[in-house]
Parts: sequence; structure tokens; C-alpha cells
Amino acid sequence: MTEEIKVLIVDDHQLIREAWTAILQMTNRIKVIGTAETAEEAYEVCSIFRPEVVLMDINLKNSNGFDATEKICNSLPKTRVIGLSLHDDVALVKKFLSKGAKGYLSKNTSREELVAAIDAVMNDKIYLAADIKEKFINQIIDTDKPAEKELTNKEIEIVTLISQGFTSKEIAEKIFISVRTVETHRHNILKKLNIPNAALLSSWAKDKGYI
Amino acid sequence: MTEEIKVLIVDDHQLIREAWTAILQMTNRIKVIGTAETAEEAYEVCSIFRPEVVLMDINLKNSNGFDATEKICNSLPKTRVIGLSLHDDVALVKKFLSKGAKGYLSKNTSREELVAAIDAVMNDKIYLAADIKEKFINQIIDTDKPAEKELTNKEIEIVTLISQGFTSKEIAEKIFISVRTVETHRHNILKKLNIPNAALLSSWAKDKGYI
DNA sequence: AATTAATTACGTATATTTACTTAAAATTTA
DNA sequence: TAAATTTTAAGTAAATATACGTAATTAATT
Repeated sequence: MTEEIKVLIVDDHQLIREAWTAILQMTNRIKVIGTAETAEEAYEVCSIFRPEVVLMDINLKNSNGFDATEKICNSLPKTRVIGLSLHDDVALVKKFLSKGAKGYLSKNTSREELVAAIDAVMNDKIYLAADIKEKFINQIIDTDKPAEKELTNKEIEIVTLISQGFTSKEIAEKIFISVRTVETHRHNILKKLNIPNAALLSSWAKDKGYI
Repeated sequence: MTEEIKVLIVDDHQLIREAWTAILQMTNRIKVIGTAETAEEAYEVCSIFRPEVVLMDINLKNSNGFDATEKICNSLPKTRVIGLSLHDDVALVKKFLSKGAKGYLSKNTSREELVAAIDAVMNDKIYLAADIKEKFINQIIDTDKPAEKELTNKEIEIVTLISQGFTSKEIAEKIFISVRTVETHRHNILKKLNIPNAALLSSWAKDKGYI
């Protein structure tokens, strides 16, 4: 007889946590051992209860799913983390996987697929949602549009600040670099992302979970 | 014996629809008669199946929960619409209620509260989530910060375009008004919302469901 | 040790945004 | 119809952002 699969749910909205729990409990062999709101809480619950699978949302209070995923995967390599987000974006998925996640689902996936994903990672496979897989393939085929370049850490830091409404001058003062450096980053960011101005940048950052 | 309360769930994410359905079905006297992805679909299902309560998310594909709510409430006044969003924002709630909604819940609410809200609107009461109520009260008490002014329709139109990365010049050409007029609107918008620049504006617009 | 990538920074130029005022025309509301 | 609000638009200035090019310093990787 197979044992129950122990699952932890990480999301900062109570209703979402309860809802995920409800649909997972419909499958008998899956047992939701707990839920967590924050990255720290997620890590603590993991180290105590050792779930086999963690369902991790990208947007968390005071933190994000990336850092939480990294910490859990590094410290507890037996734990399989599955990313779960509203944003079905290739770059986002890559980042999640690079942090050690074993799967990624968009919120367009069905309950069946959620269970299938858990089963897959339990068998040490990587699971990507069907629509995500398709996007991956499209990006490879689509040689006209080059793959969206990854931002560096500094660039992400600056994107976050721009998106919060700070000017280059304010950012320069805040992180102790020259205004000209901030402007250079600004320019490189827009170029990399192929975005015309900071207005679009901010909603981009929101989509990616940076703010 | 009381009859089952017929509920329709409107959200553009399959997993969310299934999850809401799962937690509502846990209460026997509630019956989820269907789900809808878009505003049009929501209206159609309503006119055919006449649910007593509609749970309406704010972000819908190609549309938004406001328009759907307005249409349903005007055509089918017996239907009670409850708004449900990630964004627990006073202005947002007011707008929802002004469209005819009978309740509003943030995704921080619990399953119990969701059921309580449905019961309340069935008894022709207005139901607001506890945290939303508190924010309403705080806004009344807080005389230092004046209530966030409502944007006019034209202003919202322009906010949407700015947030999509269009410059004032491009917007002017697009909607056939002078660049100076766009600039005036731009200035008035930032002033009304007390926001320093367009970068922050765009994430504001995203929060409010305008883009 | 050598190469590559990231971070830093400046020059020059143009375009756009932001700030604030004033005000006429159009529309809505009382 | 009168009053209030919204939409329209211009003047004047200062501040910021965008577009490219160049390049030194530091950090990471092979």
C-alpha cells in the first residue's frame, strides 16, 4: 500500500490556502499537512514536518517564492517544490526551476493536472503545465523574437525601485551610486526587455512578482 | 426546509474556479450551479440559470468584473453579486458597490466568512469583509489624509493607455485630442491620486483592474 | 591567467514628463 | 435655466527620462 503524500501549501491569501487544501483533500492519497503564509513560515514548517511536496505561490508577504524555494531546496533536497502562479511566463518559470523547483503550474491548470504534477515530482520527474510547455517550445521555434534576456541582480533591484515611483536621482541617493549609473541601468533594462518606458516597466515588475 | 442556494462563480483561472467550487460544496445548502470565465459568459449563465448569488472576480479576460456586475445587476435585480478580489482597496469596493454589488470579500477572508457573506446577501443585507470594513472606518476617521478622489472616465481611459506604455503624444494621436490635453489629464491624475510619476501609476492601474 | 560578464560612470543630445496657471467649450446635474 | 463638473487646450519652466557611445573597475567563470 502506498503511503499518503504529504503536501505543504504556501500562499499569502487565506481563501486560496483553504481552497487549495480543499481540492487536494479530494484525492485520498494526498494529505495536506499544513499551510504557510510567508517564506520563513514555509521553511520552518518544512524543517519540522518534512513534506514531500510544497506548492509555492510566487507572491508572498514581505518576500517571494523564489527565495523560499531556494532555501528549502538547498537545505532539504528531498523536498519537491512546485511553483504556482497567476503569471505563466517563461522567464519566471526558468527562474523558479533554477532555484531548485521541480515543477511549475499556472492557475489555468485543472485539479487533475495539479494531482498529476504531484505524482510526477514524486517520481523524480520535472513537471511543467501544458500551456507553459507550449510557450517554452514556441520560444525555441521563434527565432525572430530572441529570448527575453535575464536581468542582473542590480537591474532587478533598480526595476523594483523605479516601479515604486522613485526617480533616478532618488535611487542613486538610496543605494549610493551615481545618477549616471542608475540611468545606464535604466537604459539597459528597457533595451533588454524591449519596453518603451518606465510606465510599462512597473506593470511588468508587478507581473513578475518583484513588487 | 430551506432550498439550496444557487451560486455562480466567475473567475478567469480554472484552478481558482475549481477551488472555489470545492470549498463551497463543503456547505450542503450551497449549490454551485456553474462557473464562467468571461463577463459575457457570466451574463449568459445568469440569464439562463438564474443563480441567487454570483461570486465575481475583478480581473477577467478581455473585460473586468465591474462591467459584468453592472450588466447582471441591471438586468437581473434579484441576483446578488459579491465581489472577490486580491486587492482590498476602499475605492475598488465602492466602485463595485456602485455597480450594484451586494458584498465584497478579499482573498484574506476565510471559508466561514465566505459562507456568512452568502447568507447575508440572501437576507438582503450588504456584506463587507471585516478587513474592508475596518479600512472604510479608518478612512472616515483619518481626516488628515483626504479620501482618494475618484478618477473620471476620461482620466481612467488615459491611465490605462499610460500604463500600457504609450507616451502623451501617442495617446493624443490615438484618441484624437491635443497633446496638451493629455498632459493636463496626466497632471490631474497624479495630483488626484497623490502619486509622483507614471511608473507608480501603472502598477496602481494594475491593482485596480484597469489593465 | 585569461576571458567574460556585471557594475560603475560620463558625454552629448533630444524627448518627455511634471508643475502650476488660466480658461473656454461641452456636458451633466440640480 | 443655473450651477457644477468634465473635457478641452495653451503658456512657461524646470526636472527627468530616453538614446547611444565609450570605457574603467570589479566579480565571476573557464
